[in-house]
Amino acid sequence: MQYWLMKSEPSVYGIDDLKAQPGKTDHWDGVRNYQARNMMRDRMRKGDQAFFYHSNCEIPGIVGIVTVAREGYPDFTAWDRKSKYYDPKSGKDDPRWYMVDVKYKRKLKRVIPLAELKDCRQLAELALVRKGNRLSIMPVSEAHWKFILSLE
DNA sequence: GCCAACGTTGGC
DNA sequence: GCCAACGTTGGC
Repeated sequence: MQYWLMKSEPSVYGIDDLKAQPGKTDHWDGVRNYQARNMMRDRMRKGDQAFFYHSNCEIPGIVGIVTVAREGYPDFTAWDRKSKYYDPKSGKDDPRWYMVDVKYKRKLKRVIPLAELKDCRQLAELALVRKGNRLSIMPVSEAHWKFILSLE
């Protein structure tokens, strides 16, 4: 089993939006970065757990936990002309973008802010706090996962 | 709103 | 294949 971190802007789609979905499950659409796509398409497995991270907001940080409910499949918003994620280069027979489904598990007891994560020497190697990392989906080691939960 | 750090595009 | 120009991310 693998652990992940998935970023989203709460003004666009926050953890409460996921929680409000039927079955508390939703597809994770709109990822338009090849590295992140590859992880969803090739490496995320059903049952994997991921931190839900709020970016581009007042207090960026980890807010909750989700589980992977469905493994990688084509991101259909790339085929929808009306979607802001529409990509004419993604064909029906050769989809360029992929997504997974995630299910809400729980919120953390408190938001763990990015600023706090940056201050932990135990997390120095965590991709999230490394300079210039803009990946919207990244792996988290088991040791980092457990440490972050210990901050809760 | 600013801007650093990336990623992508496209001319050559 | 190089690389300049451009677009995006996301913290601050």
